[in-house]
Amino acid sequence: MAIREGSIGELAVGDGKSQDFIRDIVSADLASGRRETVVTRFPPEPNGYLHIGHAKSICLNFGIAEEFGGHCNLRYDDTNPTKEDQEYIDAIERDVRWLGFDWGAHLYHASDYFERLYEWAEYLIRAGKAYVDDQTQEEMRLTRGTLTEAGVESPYRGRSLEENLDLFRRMRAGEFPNGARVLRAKIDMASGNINLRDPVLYRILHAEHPRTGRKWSIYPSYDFAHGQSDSIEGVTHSICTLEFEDHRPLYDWLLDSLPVPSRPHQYEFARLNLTYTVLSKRVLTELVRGGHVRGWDDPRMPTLAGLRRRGVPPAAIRDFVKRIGVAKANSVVDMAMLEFSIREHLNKTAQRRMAVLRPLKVVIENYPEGSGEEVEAINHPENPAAGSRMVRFGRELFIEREDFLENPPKKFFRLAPGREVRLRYAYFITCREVIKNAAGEVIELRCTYDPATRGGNAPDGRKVQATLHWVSAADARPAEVRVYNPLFARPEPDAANFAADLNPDSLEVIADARVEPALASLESGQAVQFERQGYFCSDADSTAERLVFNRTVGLRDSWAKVAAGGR
RNA sequence: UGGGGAAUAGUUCAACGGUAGAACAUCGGACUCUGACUCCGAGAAUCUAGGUUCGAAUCCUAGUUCCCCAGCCA
Repeated sequence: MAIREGSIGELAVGDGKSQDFIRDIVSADLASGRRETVVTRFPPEPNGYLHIGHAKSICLNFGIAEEFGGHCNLRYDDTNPTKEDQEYIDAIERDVRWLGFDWGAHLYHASDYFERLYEWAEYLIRAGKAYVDDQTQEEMRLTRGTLTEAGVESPYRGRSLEENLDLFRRMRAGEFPNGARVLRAKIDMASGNINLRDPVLYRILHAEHPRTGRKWSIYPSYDFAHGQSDSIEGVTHSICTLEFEDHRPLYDWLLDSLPVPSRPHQYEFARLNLTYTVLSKRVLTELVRGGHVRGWDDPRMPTLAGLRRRGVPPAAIRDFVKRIGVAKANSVVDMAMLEFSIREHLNKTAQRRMAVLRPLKVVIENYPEGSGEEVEAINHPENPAAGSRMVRFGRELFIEREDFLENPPKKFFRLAPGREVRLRYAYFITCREVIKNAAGEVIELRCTYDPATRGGNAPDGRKVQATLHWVSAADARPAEVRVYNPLFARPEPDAANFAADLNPDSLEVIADARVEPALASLESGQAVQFERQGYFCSDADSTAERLVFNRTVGLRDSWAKVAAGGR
């Protein structure tokens, strides 16, 4: 990751090229002396798994901190114990680390500040800026007004300081049942901004909190916790998504009303949307709970855990995030952009292997029976240091079923009756005979090879139009290959009715692929390219007896476009 | 006449009063023992209407369209 050079001052003025409006603000704050350091934070609520939308936020917050010489806190916004779980807390840390970021000692929890927040709530009561409201949830909803009509003030709004304090303390003491009362800020029931119509600051929740257990029976709302937590941590730039723009006046009101130790500012950017998937925690949770996918780490999921299991390198995600930029316009990024970043990274790093997904048997009639040999295959075409390996060749082979067509159309270069092609790293072969079963399906090809073309080149200089990958029938290992397609059938699925837009073919399981033996020892998490197919990795389900591979992403396939367009 | 935001190629971003540019996608071509990679090229945009200015994507005025907000979720 590029760390910009020079002092912070130089940086601010120096390279006049801005990257995005938030970095511009940070730069300007530093240049003007309004800020001396930069502290950001990534504040997930541990109520679900992190997804690629979070990656945008993580890269932004950690990235800015790193570039400007500050630091970024990982803070759990754990103010609602009814929705949170230790499983999510663990997953979040794992995923942020995997993405490549480190919060060092700066791991915090909003729940660490419960005592201080409580004191500030009493402070607000004493300042006449908060009151205990006895209205029911329903009454509050009715009296909040509408988008176009002012709300009406609660009959409890005028309570004395003493009564408010007494009631609030008894709320804390657990004297009242859930929902009986809330603490509200006393702001303006006629405000055009509904967040300012006496927002709820504390609610009664008799619930077990993952960190504070049963200690509390009241919990602060997001609004009452977030800005103050930022302030306690000395956060300078509190970067969140667009839907919190309306909350900024409340964020500011609270910080201005309380004796907080520092004054952070909130900035908002547009959250990430991606075609053919959905980045809503609610929908993702339903996908898991409803059994539409195999879990949070299903390789079809846009979660970081899913992307990891699928074989997506974290560096590719970081690169993707850098490419899409940061702005305030709602947008939907083309999945093709993510795939480009993944391929770009994997092309450079993944070693090449041969694997036949849908095998078609080939018998080389003029190849001596019972014998075999080894041919040398290079591991990476652009990196000689990756070396080479020996691959078994023999009389019986498998090639890809789709690499043979009995009646080839004009632009089809691959194997066909009477046609000669190259088997990569091995020999030229010519198809002599097509064998079919009773149903008329091609089940075997009888071919001949030219011994003079060993290694893949003809001494007489003749050319072939295609080079096919292959495996030796005697040596190849059977494997299951899981091919993933978009989770949704439409580029912009309807989140409200996501089930209707699910792609029924999002998972293709190929049960009987054949892979070269070297693949049996592929380490988990290690990316490989199956030549001419795509990038793959070993799945967590893979065992020595039963190999399982995930296709991370296919290679670009211009033939597929020609073939699809031709009919 | 509720409040808050946003509008630039198909998509995502730049351009900060001075030549509208990039990446992805698309379409050509070159190269190739991966129909991959790489390389070269092409088409493609300032929401609308006025105004200010020598000059407007940028400033002003009036519209239009889209997004967010009426949880004791975050």
